[in-house]
Amino acid sequence: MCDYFLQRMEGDQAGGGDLTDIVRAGGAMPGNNDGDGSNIPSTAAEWQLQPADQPMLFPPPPSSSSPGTGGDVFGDPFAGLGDPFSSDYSSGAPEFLEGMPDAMAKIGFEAGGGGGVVTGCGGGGGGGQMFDMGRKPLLPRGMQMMPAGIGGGMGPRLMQSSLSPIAIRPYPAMTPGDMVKLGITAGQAAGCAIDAAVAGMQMSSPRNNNGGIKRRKNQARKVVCIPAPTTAGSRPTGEVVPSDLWAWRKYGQKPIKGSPHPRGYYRCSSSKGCSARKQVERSRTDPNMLVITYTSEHNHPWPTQRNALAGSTRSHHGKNGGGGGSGSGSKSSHNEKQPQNQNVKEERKDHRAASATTTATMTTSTVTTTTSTSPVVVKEETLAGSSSEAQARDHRAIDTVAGVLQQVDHRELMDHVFSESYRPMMPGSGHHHEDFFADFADLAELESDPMSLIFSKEYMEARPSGAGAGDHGGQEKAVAKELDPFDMLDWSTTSTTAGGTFEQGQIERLN
DNA sequence: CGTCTTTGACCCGCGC
DNA sequence: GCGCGGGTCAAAGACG
Repeated sequence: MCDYFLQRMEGDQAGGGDLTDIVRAGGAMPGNNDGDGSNIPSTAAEWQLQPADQPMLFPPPPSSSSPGTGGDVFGDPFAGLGDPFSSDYSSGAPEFLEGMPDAMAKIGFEAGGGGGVVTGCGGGGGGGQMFDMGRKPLLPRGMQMMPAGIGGGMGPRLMQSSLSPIAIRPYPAMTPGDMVKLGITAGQAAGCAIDAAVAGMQMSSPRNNNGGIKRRKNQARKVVCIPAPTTAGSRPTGEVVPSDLWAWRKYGQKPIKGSPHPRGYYRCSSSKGCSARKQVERSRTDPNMLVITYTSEHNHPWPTQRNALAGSTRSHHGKNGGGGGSGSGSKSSHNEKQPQNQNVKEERKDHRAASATTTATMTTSTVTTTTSTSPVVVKEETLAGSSSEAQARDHRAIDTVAGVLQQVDHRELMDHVFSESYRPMMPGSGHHHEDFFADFADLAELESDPMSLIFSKEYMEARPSGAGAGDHGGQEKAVAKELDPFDMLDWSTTSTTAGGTFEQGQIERLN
């Protein structure tokens, strides 16, 4: 069940929708559900807010946004999607998903046989291969990443609620076969939604001017649930925090009462003075899920690669165990905290790939372009009015669906999710673009195999043989061409997205 | 040298 | 007022 769930919860959770809404997906979906697996709205109008029984899917992003002005609060991983609650989804709707599907198609990425779109998960009618080499998206421009086969594939409506009209970014339904193809360990319950709810109700404690901590209960936060890696190839005990374009520095870790897993505290180190923070913890109900809570917002438009990469190489050749001996690590080199350490390091390690991926895909896509099969729950909310009662109710509500969510395990895909979606909106200024491309060049030097920047090892392996998986060295050039952002993306038309417009000339400088 | 993680201590808000 | 729990600070050491 590929489910990307996005929920934006505003105001008092208790007074509004129920957390059950978070997981409502599948089933009655707007748009095409014509059996070919492409359950895609055919027009922007179909992306208007849907009634409660027809959750809106993949709302396109607002036509414009800028960092720190609402579009990128928290460094919102899904900032590009805009406010799901916003009623204005008519503008520029088809643009937001453009790019990656085609890119993946050219790379020969095959994620599954369903639906015909990116993930192809589920898909009521099957429909064969998701991507054909060099083939244009099967779906209307910008819609190719739409949840294929939602409402089919997995059969029953996995999660549904008839409560408030919420915005859900669905995760395309996924068949077991798809999971196999992706090397996914199916059958793992998510259960992170509970934590999301809990985390969302917790308080942040920004310091006030007196040096004390002034907690703001009504501070908006965004909770993201993602699967933690569990399959072979992942660190057996390690956690992986999905990377994003920002650089995060861990500044604290605390055991959380009631949870066997500590919570890590990170602040943005992409820019000095940035108040963006995030908390990462494993779900207490499902250790395979990570709950990431974003608070505050980035006060800078974009983390330069130089900044983001600062210190990031540490993990690459570090000692076995990922720096468990650093600092006071001597006390914890072999204790339970090591995984956390690995987790952090892995995240940093992934910055490059994430950044490069983002670069390649520019601003054209969103989280949905990741073909991710991971269940992701995003909850953005303000915390005013949270009550223990509401918490309890939320727990119950989420409990009902926790067992339904399936977890997939492909961290890199999540990396891509975040690299794609967790990108700050780039103002129209070309300056950022230039930096972007310059940094991309730097990244190209860092990685001998650009493909590895885009797709994880697992996904490379999952690629069809014809795609040249495992072609390294001499194939770099060919691969580079495949990754040619201009080639990968459908730049036949200027893509104007929330992040701005890219002109062809800018792209060509890459070549 | 700059940046990182680790971790104990400190501070604060909240509930009782 | 007190204790609890959570969030942050800052020193120490590691890494490239």
